[in-house]
Amino acid sequence: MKRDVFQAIADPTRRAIIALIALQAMTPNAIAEHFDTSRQAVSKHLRILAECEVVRHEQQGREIYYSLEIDKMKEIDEWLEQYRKIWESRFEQLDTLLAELKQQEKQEKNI
Amino acid sequence: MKRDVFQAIADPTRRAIIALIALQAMTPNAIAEHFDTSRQAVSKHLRILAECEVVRHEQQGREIYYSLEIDKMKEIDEWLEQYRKIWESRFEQLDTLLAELKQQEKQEKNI
DNA sequence: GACATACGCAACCGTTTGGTTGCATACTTG
DNA sequence: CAAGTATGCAACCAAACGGTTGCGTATGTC
Repeated sequence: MKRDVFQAIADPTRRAIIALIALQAMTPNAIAEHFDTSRQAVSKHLRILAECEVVRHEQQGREIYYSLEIDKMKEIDEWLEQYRKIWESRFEQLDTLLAELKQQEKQEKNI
Repeated sequence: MKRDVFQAIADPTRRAIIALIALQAMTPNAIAEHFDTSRQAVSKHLRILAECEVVRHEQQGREIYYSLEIDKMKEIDEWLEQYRKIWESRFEQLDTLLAELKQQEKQEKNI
């Protein structure tokens, strides 16, 4: 069962988990306290996130600390790049359009 | 059944559809020709994409042209922003570290 | 008007998902 | 070593997903 980042971020609970551990590593129990679901449900989400390599874990005694693999987020950014190009070019087009309208207005004043 | 952009891009076929219609509007039939699945399956994906407002459609005679709602892609970009901040700050930290190492090396040469 | 084409919708089906409960395992502490 | 704590794993379940087939409907063409 090969999963990817896009499947990892598809679930709102998983996005919340990602946001939680983005700044500091946390244990499953600590994470589960932030949600209404059971610890096992959170554990399952963590397993999926680990499979997608969105999350890294490190054992410390009997606790396991989960932290975000920020590079995986970059993967989404790279995918978005192609669309960023589109909306930026459209913005430029809008910009040119506005400039043209301004120019037109100016000429109309000179009549 | 309320869906969001993240669910829209979770499926690889849907990402492919998005990529296809990003630059020019296309009909369901034309889109389906690019895939191994049936026209109806593509139609279902288009319906989901429309529900998420990732896609816009316009009737022209008996054909319906689907095009990308690029602003929805921006939504992903905005969500990513918080993580971009993290990896950029980490990059800066790495930058400082490298500068320090260089400085150290320089001093060692002066011994 | 008859026929072909483009499309959406509904019903159905096997698989995946997200959740639960129960249990096994490993570390910690008395 | 016994008790308690942190966690993963397996079994189960209802709902959603992604696909198919069949059919209805609207537009275009002869």
